[in-house]
Amino acid sequence: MTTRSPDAEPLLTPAEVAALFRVDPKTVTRWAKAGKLSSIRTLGGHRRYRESEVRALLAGIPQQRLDED
Amino acid sequence: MTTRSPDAEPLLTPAEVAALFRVDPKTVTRWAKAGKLSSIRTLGGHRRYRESEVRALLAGIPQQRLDED
DNA sequence: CTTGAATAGGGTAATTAGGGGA
DNA sequence: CCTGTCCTAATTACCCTATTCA
Repeated sequence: MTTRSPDAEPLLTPAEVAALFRVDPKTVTRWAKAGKLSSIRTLGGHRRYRESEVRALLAGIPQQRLDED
Repeated sequence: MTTRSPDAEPLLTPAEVAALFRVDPKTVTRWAKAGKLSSIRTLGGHRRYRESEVRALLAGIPQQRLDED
């Protein structure tokens, strides 16, 4: 099994998420600010997004908003 | 470098689709509403269209219509 | 440590959504 | 039935500079 995986969730950069939705990276930032998209922050303040959540949103699956910026 | 590219479908904005068909963007919206054209929504509610589907329609290839939205 | 690309901010134009009517 | 236009509100895109990432 995958008992040796230390919670390695695939993360996407703002540019990658923006490319998937065909929007500006700034728009992705606004979604994170509005709590429409969960965001993980680097220690420097940059945002990273969960690939699984982004794909789910692209597929039109409504998600719960647990995170707000 | 290919590990950094999540399969991204080329998407078109309403204005781009409208320009290709030589119609008003509002007309493209009606097509999406009528289910004649599948649409992907941004988190803000704006529509994005699949380039492959648009090109197929431009080429005169009949598409399936799933009545939606 | 140095470099080049990407991101965070903020502020201002341009698109889009939606309804309604021609 | 299908399309183009007018309206308001909301969303998104592009401008800049400083900071962070790889």
